[in-house]
Amino acid sequence: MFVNAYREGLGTDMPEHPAPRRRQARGERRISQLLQAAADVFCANGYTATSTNAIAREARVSPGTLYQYFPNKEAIAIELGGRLIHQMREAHGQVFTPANMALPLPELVDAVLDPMIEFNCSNPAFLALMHGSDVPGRIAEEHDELHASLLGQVRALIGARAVPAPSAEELDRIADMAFAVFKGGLALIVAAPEGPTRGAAVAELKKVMLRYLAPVFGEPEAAVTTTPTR
Amino acid sequence: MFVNAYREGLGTDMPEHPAPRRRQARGERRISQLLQAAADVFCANGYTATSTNAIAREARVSPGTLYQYFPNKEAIAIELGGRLIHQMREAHGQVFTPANMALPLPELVDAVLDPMIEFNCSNPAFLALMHGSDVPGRIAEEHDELHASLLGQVRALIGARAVPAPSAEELDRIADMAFAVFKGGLALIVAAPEGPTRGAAVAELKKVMLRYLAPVFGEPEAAVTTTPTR
DNA sequence: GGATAACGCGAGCGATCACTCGTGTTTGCC
DNA sequence: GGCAAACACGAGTGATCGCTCGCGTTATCC
Repeated sequence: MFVNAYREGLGTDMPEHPAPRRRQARGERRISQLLQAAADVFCANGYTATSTNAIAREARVSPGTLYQYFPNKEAIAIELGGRLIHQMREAHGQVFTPANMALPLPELVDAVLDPMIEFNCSNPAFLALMHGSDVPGRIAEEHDELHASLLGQVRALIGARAVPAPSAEELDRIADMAFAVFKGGLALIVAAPEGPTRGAAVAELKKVMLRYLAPVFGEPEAAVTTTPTR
Repeated sequence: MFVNAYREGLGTDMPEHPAPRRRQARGERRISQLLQAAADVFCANGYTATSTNAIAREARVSPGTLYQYFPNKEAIAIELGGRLIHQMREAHGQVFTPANMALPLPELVDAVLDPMIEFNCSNPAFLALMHGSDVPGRIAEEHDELHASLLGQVRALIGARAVPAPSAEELDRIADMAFAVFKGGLALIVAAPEGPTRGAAVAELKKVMLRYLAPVFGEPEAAVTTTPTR
């Protein structure tokens, strides 16, 4: 979670506690400030096209200061990506609870989609950083893990509720497609301006998910009825 | 369509025919070869992270040769993007025909989706080039035009067939969401390995579209029935 | 208040990249 | 065959970028 990669101890001594680098409160603030700036610039220009000097400039800080907290450009993206992934894990950890798993389908869709949408709307850098083809490999790995974890939970949820129970291959296909379709709709939602437009897009995406999953869940009637706006 | 941006005539004379640059067959072949190489490398590394020397190397050609046909790196991406967009326009021009517009919903989904999927599977550089946040602005503009054009045809199609007729805002929302959901599913399909896996993903995406659009088209029964695999 | 170390700076260094240029080779045309 | 022009080359050039280093400032601990 912290910037542990930056240890100045290149020596062979201190094998146990590797120079614990007491960080002052000011330093922690600078790190957050730099990561926020990096998120903005990465989001606007992508990883490769972003220069470290541009990040420092955005954070109103000199390049030297930036490199006091991060050993290189990649470490900035890794730390930022790590924090975002951690937040995402925390958010979705509270989603797949036994109580939610038993909800009727429309409420279940609300319970699963809303936190994800909320997170991605408040953290646009997440999609920008995870989706680029030029991000450092480490981020791609962590993102793959997160993706697999989310997919597993979706698969478990659908597998537990689907009527009749699908085969393993069918279950994989359904979970993969549900997730992919959600990501497509999410991109539209994030791109929409905040306000009623975005709210309408959210409701529309939920219609898609509901109509797709209702037959899977053995609730064909839900495919036609419209979700009452809460 | 051709590499028109590359005109060596910086002089003030020849206002009409600006140095027509007779190109030999060999040159045309080189251009295609360079664009193919650029497509591969852009696809693998993204636009910014790709060096012109890497494109030349991929095409088994010296950097100087590359710059005989393209004035700069951006022009390579623009020409490649332009050709892909042109192909895409040709493909979808044959999709929204009056005959197809009258098809029953399942066949309509087949007729619209299949060419798009086919094109994107054979030209993975298209998505890579259009979707990146670091592509030159010119490409983004052309892509926006194409996107708006496609969206307009989808909107017209849904507007003509929807029962009961939706309001203008509803129609916009439905067309936007249908397109966004399709793009999400398309990403899954392109990422899937060729063969039965991909075919199953295509069938699954069609289920999503069918179940979403059936109520819009006033065919609620189609939401439940599975599409027979052809 | 003094010692120590974290913090902050910005000019500058080496590497890399987009791009050029001088020269030699191949092709099309008479 | 001979000439002009298109084609091909690859070492080299200026600019940019990631990153460093030396030095001055601020916070913490006794």
